[in-house]
Amino acid sequence: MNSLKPLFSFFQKLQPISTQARSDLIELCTVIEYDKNEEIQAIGATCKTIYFMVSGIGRIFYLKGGVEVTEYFAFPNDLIVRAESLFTKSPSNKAIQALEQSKVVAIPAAALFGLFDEHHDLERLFRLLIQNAFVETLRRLENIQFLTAEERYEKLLEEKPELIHKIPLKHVASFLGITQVSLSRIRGQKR
Amino acid sequence: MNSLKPLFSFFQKLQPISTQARSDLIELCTVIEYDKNEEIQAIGATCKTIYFMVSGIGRIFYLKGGVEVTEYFAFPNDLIVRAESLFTKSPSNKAIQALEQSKVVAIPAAALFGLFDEHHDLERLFRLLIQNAFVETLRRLENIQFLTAEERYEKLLEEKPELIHKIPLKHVASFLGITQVSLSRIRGQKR
DNA sequence: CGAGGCCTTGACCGCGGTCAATGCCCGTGG
DNA sequence: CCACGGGCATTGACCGCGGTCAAGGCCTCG
Repeated sequence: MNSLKPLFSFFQKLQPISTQARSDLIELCTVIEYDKNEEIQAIGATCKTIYFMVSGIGRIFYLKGGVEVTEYFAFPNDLIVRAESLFTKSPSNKAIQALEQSKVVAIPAAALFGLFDEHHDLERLFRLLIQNAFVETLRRLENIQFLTAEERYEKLLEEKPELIHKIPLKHVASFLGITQVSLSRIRGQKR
Repeated sequence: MNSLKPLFSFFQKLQPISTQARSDLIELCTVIEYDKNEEIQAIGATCKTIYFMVSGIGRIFYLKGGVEVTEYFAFPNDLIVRAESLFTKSPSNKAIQALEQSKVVAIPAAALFGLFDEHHDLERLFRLLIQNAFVETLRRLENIQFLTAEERYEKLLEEKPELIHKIPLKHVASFLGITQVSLSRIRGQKR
């Protein structure tokens, strides 16, 4: 499949893998296309699939007292995985959704983990991906814990300005850990 | 060394490793003893060592505007690692400290990563440890973002009651993301 | 016994939350 | 082509959680 190219060259930079590993991995990949706002994974299912964003934007969210809370946004090449479900084999209370018309690579987790026995380099690639996700989560934790809502918004503006323009503000707000209303005020007062 | 026993049987349950891998790993382990309040790693150094708690209690903290913020407590068998420094090879703004008289296993990261080439099972063990740490961090993020200070305290009481009795409340407070003063009020009002 | 660290308590305040009204944009059907 | 309805964003009024500052009690240790 041709849409796999950019993803695999991204992998290659992180951790080169043998051509055999590469083709075994490609075997497992399915490219799926989703419409705007379509659900990729529903709440309640145990996560058994690892996704990568090829094009478009995805998000992971859950319900907290009837209100949607966005936990993560995925841009092209980003891993999308409900880690707490996949790694603990318990049902996830989170859903994955496409925010735009999107292409996504789906890899069945069990089969991928099976490949790790033959292809040491694949396991390493995967370990590095997890490590990066871990580091990013640690950063998010620090920010949420010790910056004000306004500072978090500023930081997001610096680091991912495109995000604010492409994604409905209500999702950005819950990602920042605040309400739509507060975000609107913060944005209002610098104008 | 005999104090390695419980740690290695903990490893064994997570991911069995070959006897060769085991003895190579043991080669790398140094057991170090620290006094109460002694510093294990200072702020500013790039993290090059992976630690495991054998006995006692450790913590990772950093300074935020001159105030200590506790990010993590380590109990026996827990991994202690300043992931954002180790995995990005940049200097850490965090310190590791023993809160009691403690025994710690230190493993030089570069040498350990070197062993991964020969011992696939060791890399897997390590991957699983990272995965678990990742999941725990995700949980912490959710709690901090969407529970009130009081609810977080209740939850901590349920999940790790021993923590509150063994660790100075000022550290518990910053771990919960609140001030000493607020924690004191929360505790006060249920009595 | 005095000094310093830790915890508690009181007074006060501001950030961010809720509720509700209003404005704006866009898709749909008459 | 316009009218209507619904979703999203903004704005105002109000409030409560948790922060800061400061004083006071209680340990422990020299």
